[in-house]
Amino acid sequence: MTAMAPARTCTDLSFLLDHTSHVLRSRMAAALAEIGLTARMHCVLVHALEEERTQIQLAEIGDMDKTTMVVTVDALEKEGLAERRPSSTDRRARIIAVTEKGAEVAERSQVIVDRVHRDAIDSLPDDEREVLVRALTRLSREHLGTPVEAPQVVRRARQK
Amino acid sequence: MTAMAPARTCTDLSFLLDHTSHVLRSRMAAALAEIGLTARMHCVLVHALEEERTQIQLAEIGDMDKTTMVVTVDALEKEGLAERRPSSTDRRARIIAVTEKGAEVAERSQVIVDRVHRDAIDSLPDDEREVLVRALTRLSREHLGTPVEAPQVVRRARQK
DNA sequence: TATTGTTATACTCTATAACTATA
DNA sequence: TATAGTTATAGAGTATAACAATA
Repeated sequence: MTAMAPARTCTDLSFLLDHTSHVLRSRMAAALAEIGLTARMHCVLVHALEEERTQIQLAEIGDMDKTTMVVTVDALEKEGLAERRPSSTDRRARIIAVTEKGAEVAERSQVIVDRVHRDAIDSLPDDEREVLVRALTRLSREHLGTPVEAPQVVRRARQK
Repeated sequence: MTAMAPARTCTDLSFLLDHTSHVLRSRMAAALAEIGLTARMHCVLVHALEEERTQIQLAEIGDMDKTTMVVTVDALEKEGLAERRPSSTDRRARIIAVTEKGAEVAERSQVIVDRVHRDAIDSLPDDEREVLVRALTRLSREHLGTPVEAPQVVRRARQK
């Protein structure tokens, strides 16, 4: 399921945001899948290209857990798009180095991402485009800046 | 994790929609939890109050799977907020009848939902409020109306 | 044969716990 | 002691498969 449907609600902002983000996400996933990437792989590639970054740094940027990062980097390595290299300053850390093939793919994926976003924005009348982006930016920085964290799940120890 | 962070992207609409919807969802969940409801329970209560509806009808309205609906109705029954009643016209179907207590809770939950939405909208400058809602409504009806469906997961048969 | 609702459970996703190597 | 990265897996969420009752 995706979202809560509207009720007597003044404006069902929950529905609007859930629905639009879900559909956009599905479009993005489908578009990136055509060149064999997930949104996360794209995200890591792009930020790893900008400068030398470790897995932890890339995980923070993409708001992923470090264990999710491991899986994402595994996928990138398997496709020959990136490599783990030892950091010259910290022998615990791995720099994610984008390969030549990875750089090419990243360029293509950025075009795809931009197109999917532009198609959505351009579907709106002129006078709504700029304001939509401005309002969402403001919300995401201010009132809807940080999630209320859900109560921690206490988990029992691993077997063996 | 929540969203993909911005890149060189013109405007990272994915990030904006994912982030705002995620944070709003977390706020709504926290607010409704104070009276023991989930967003789904609220959704079912409200739509079951409007008119006589079966589980399937309520599932469609809330965009849930029928098996998710079973769980949601179980929760409502356990709390004494709703009851399953046989339909007078179709002996396979169950009408979800909201109890008196359920109606009271629904009234309170609707106040909560409206407040959470209003707080978000009111955090914006006057000139952005209306346009934001209009643009999101347009997107959710038109360009971002229907998700690209993901490839079906083929599952093996149940054991035994 | 098709549909409503139910149970059982397969699968995906995410993140905790525990561990190794290093700081 | 604390941190980067890894592995194993627990747990939540969701939806498919199968089934009983009924249309």
